[in-house]
Amino acid sequence: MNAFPPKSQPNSSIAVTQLRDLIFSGKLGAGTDHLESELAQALGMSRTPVREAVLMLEAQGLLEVRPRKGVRIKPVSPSDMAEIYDVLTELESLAAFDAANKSYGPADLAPLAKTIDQMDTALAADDRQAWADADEAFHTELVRLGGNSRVQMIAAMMSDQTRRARSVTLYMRAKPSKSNADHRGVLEAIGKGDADTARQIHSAHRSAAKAILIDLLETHRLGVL
Amino acid sequence: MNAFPPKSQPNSSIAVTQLRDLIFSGKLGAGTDHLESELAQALGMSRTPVREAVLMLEAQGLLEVRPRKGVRIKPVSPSDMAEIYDVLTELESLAAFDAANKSYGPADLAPLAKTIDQMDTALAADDRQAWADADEAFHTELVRLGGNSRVQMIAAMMSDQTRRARSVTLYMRAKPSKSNADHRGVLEAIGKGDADTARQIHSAHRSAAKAILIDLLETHRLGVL
DNA sequence: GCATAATTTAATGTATACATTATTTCAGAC
DNA sequence: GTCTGAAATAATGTATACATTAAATTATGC
Repeated sequence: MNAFPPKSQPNSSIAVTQLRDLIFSGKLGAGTDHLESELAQALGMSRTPVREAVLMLEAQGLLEVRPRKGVRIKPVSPSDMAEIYDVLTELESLAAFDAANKSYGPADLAPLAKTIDQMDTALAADDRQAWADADEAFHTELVRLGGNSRVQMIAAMMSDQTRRARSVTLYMRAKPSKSNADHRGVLEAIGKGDADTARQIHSAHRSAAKAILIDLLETHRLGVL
Repeated sequence: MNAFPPKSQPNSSIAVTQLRDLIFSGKLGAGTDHLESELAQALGMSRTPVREAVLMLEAQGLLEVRPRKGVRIKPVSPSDMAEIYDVLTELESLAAFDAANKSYGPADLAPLAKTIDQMDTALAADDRQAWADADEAFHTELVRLGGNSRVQMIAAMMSDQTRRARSVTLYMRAKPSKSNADHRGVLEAIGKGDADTARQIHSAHRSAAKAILIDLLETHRLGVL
């Protein structure tokens, strides 16, 4: 019996994690091609687990395998961003609606409230990365409170696809001060059990975020990220 | 040199198709476990492409691999069905909304109209399978008209997860005559460019379908399908 | 010199042998 | 007789060798 958990992660899982990091950090750039053997060497394992990881990431929409061209890191165009934000708007709004119908008490909603406070703090300190982290935490927690596991999975998948683009645009947009008011509104509506209001505020919030982001991408001619 | 197109599909793709068929037909029953080597032998290929196929199907939520237990065909419980129908309600309603904003002409909407006619015909002939096929065609075409590729992908995935359950309940429910009226309403609203109405009718349509199905599952004590 | 076809090449796709590990079984002591 | 632990077992996880195939290159004919 080991003191430390003896369960060593399979290499294919490690490959998934590492490839995700490489993609999100931009070390594997959007639109770039990479051979399976290169990736395998970079990760210090054979092609087999890398290939399995690649298949999983392809299913999640982060890359695609093209028969003799290598695996291509999928770029995200403004129209892709529009698609993704539309999906997120619908499903997160559903989550807000569902959450409001669950009779959550203040203790249940504390984690959600905390992310809002963190956004305030980050905004005051003008720490954009901390703001973005807290914002993502808000959306993740909201979807969790909705209680629909498929919504959670899909939202995470869509969020992953926008991660690079959000990094790039994070310092380009105006200081995001309105978001917090929206978030508080959603939290309050959920606390009061007002499902329609929660849904409506969140839907408007996401639509606005979409408009800002798309505008930013077009203004700066960011065709693919 | 073959007379038939020499481009033979990769075995892993064939495996995906065949495993899907086996799952949908019930030959691989819900909740049953199967060894990779058994599946490989059944499909007449080695473990490698089968394993790849299994990973893809796991990403699509049709099965799960459990380290030393085999691959398990995922059962779908009533609460799973509720989750799935909620997602479909949101995303298909978005598709109806988007479709209505696209200024489609009668020619563009002809395929959608055709599925409604087919449902009428099937209903008159009391052919439930034909009715179900046309119904699925309606939803698929609606989502296609919405033009959001991610919505299409997710809707197909969710639909696949309900396929077995729909087969089982197809002959249990009352004759589904109201559906066609809803479908016509959606078609008409899209044709008129009335996006809010299209969305609202479709949303109500899906909610009703969900209620009927869940009730059916609970009445007949169908815990998992 | 250009177009066409054959050859080479380099990548993915597949099979198979082997490694790893959780489970099960069996042996032995209390 | 039961509990403990070690060995056997049987499955997935991984590496590697090989097959297949599309693309690139070279050769050859006109």
